[in-house]
Amino acid sequence: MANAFDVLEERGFIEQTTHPEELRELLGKESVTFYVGFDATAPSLTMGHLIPLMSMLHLYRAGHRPIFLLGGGTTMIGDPSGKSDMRQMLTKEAIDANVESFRRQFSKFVNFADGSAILENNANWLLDLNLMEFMREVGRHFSVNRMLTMETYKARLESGLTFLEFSYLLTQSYDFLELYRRYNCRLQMGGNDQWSNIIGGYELVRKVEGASVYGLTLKLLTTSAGTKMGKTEKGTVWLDPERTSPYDFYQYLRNVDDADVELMLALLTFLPMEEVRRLGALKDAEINRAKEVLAFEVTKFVHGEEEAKKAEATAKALFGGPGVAEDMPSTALPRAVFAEGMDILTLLTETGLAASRSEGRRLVQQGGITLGDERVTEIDYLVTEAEFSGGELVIRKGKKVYHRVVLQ
RNA sequence: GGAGGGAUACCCAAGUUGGCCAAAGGGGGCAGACUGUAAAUCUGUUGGCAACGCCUUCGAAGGUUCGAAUCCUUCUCCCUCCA
Repeated sequence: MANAFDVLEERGFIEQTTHPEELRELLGKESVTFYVGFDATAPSLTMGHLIPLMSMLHLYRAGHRPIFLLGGGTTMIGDPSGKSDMRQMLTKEAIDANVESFRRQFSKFVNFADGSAILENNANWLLDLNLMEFMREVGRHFSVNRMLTMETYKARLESGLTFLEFSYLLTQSYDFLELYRRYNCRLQMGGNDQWSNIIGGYELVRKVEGASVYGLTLKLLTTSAGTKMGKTEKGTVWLDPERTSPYDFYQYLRNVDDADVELMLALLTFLPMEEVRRLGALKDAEINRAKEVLAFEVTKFVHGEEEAKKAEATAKALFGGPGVAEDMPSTALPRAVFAEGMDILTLLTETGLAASRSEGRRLVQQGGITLGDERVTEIDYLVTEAEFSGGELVIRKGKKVYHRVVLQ
């Protein structure tokens, strides 16, 4: 079997590591326990979380033992990395709820029952720490002088940094120490923005325990343009189907930049690299084929094969020609209201395609709304029952947003 | 505790001799054209509504005024320096 380190490297996961040679050797000769921490700042995992998840699964498949560390404790502080402002403090209740939903979501991908993978929560050891003991054991190993030179803090020195956030590094570093002691955890992985936090833990374990542990950072899911992927402005792409429907999830991937397809196939699917490279090499319109594979594979992984097929069928029906597909967002409205006719603006707000009547008005005026095959040009256009076929009517907003109105 | 500076729309950021401010500019978003459901580019748009007008908005609450993002008072939060 290929060395797991090589697998991660070939697929483009690795950004930086401490002692790459040693780590590779270690992963090649024994089963290693490793961990990735997840801050519980949101109520659902996002597409961005797939990178660490996939990297963990690659190692898992190679026989190593992953620890999914939920940040029930560290989230009480909030990681200042990459943040220009103070993080909003979450209530204990909110954090617990987030941790719980992460737990459920991870359980869909990994079986924690047989001990081959571990789900932990750092609230278990951070919440009851004694400050003085903690400072004497952990605090003394951290040089403030050095911390102040770290990118994370340097940026914040301008805008303000409280001790609360400054201390984040210590708590995350302590996690590594705790996991080393409890599970003989030897490796911490995380997004590249976690480099300084990871180094913090790595140095702490080496100093306190004199043990050889390692750190590795993963590529962040960004577009070639540099913006964070899976966290669109419009809203985050969530793994929770209630927040981002499987269809929207599929579409997000279906529409990635040409330049990003190959990398995303490598990072987000288990397809063999030969296949990834073949698909990534497709040119011009052909590369759409690669995007279809990407969208299907990842949707299947996250939402299951059935949902992936539905999303794919819906997309093909919509973009391949006229057609109404099952798996399209829809709104049911009573048949009676269309006897008199419903004005287009009301219909747009009812279906959620427009947040307000003003927005709907703009959409219509700019030619962005299509009913069936007819573009709507009048803002006071009345939609009547006659326009429905088979009790259904498809409204299209722009080129890609479809919504189905069903009479009931 | 003392002195000073700041808080503007999704984000950044103008505006503070009171009216011409629903509030410049940039980013982002949305829509149109072009395309391959891509990128880049160009154009329009981006508080709400019964819409050539009306209503709500410039940290919060009051006040002055015919009229306030702009002036006054109190409060909240943030930053810098001092202790």
